Amino acid sequence: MPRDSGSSTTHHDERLREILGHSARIFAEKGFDGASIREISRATGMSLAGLYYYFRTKEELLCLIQERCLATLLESGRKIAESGKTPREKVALFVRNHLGFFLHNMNEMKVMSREDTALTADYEKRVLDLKRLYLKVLVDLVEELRRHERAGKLNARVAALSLFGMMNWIYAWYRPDRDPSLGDLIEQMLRIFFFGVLDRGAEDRGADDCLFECFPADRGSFALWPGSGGPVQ
Amino acid sequence: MPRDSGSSTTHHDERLREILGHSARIFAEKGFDGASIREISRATGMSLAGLYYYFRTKEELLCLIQERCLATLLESGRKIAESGKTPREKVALFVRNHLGFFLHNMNEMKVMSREDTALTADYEKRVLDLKRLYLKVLVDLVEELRRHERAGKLNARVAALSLFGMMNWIYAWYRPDRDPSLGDLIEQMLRIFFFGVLDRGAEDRGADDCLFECFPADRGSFALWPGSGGPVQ
DNA sequence: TCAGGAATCGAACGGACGTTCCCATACATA
DNA sequence: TATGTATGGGAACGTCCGTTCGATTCCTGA
Repeated sequence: MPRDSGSSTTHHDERLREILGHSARIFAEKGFDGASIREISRATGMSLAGLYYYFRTKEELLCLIQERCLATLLESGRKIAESGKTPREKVALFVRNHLGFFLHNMNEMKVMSREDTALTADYEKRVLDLKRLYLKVLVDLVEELRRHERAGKLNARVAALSLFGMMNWIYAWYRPDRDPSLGDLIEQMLRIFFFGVLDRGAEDRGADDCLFECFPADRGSFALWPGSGGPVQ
Repeated sequence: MPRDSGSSTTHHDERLREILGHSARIFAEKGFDGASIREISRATGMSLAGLYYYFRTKEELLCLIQERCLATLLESGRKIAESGKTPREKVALFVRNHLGFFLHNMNEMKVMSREDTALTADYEKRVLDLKRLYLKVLVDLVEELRRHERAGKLNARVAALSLFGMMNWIYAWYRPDRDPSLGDLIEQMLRIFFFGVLDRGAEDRGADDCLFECFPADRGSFALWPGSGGPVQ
């Protein structure tokens, strides 16, 4: 039986990270219900019973994946919110951080975006609370932006959720070989969210100029999320 | 054995519509793999074998739901594209039509948004082709908009998919009791997409004025999709 | 009235699933 | 070298799943 928290759990922690990585990839490919523990067993090279040493149920496995992402996102989001920057800069940093994390942890974020009804009872509550807190960070930032920029009739909740929609939808279409690079993608979405597609000034300015004020010297200084890419590395 | 297409198939067609409606609701609630034919049997009051008179496999059932939505959307989208209106008006009409359809057929559209990997082989191709065609309609409209408005560096594909993201994400958060009405929601998303959240002019204009040019006299004239709400009525 | 297809049903089949029981090994500490 | 705990595996259990088979009922048209 796994212990709650111990001294030198490096082996245990690393093994769990591997399992979560493979699981996220398989959940992303086939969906939570479509994926089987036997598939994860095959991918990790572990036996069925061996896997269950690291989690109690399949549902807890999904919960762990989502909790880890949300905890990282929430922490970096809060750091951005508490920074002394202007509202416009803070929103831009939030977007940069969220999209950067998303594109570097596509499997996990795809799972988080899609499997919003797979969890039940306590697991559901744990993840939902984190989601609500993370949403609140952005809603508050947008509300702050609205006051600061005197953007009158803006509904902060609708604006924040529209922005999340733009960003969280990319798992359904983004292909690195045909779409713009991560940096360009972030810039374009920011431009749409701030100025809209009818922004005529866009062609008169340089590539990054119109948003440069949002990323002064420390582009990505809040991108504190762990490097990823594959489940095992 | 069901016939391909006959003369007076009203009973058959209506029964199938009922089944598709209940199935869409259950797929939306539990996901395609999480839902069972037995649940659909319970909801429709039909036996397992009785259901299979109307479709060959569970996968075909999902395919039918998605195809019907996409066919409707594609047809109305093309009518909008072929209308003689300005690019800005056409994009606004497209958004109004898509969001209106989405909010009136939330179950079906939620299923379509989430279950993008559940179909295989031929079923996958049929739905994917429709999706590509529908996407192309909006991409072309945005490209037309870009040229017409001289909105320089805009990437039409990214802009169109960002807009789809905004719209298709609403199934994850929209609650009629706490969020703006359908009309207000459409207006706000249109405002964000066209002018961005930093649009300072918003407070100086009336509620609908800034977008009024997009909906001259015939608001919703292209909303030709069938009324819905519940699966049976 | 009755033939024949349309529509529906009860019951079952084979398989995949999540999970668990019980046992084997690895390894740190005394 | 003994011992207890961490780590893993083989094999099975009970359940639910998608699907099908054979038979039955409904309904229209002659």
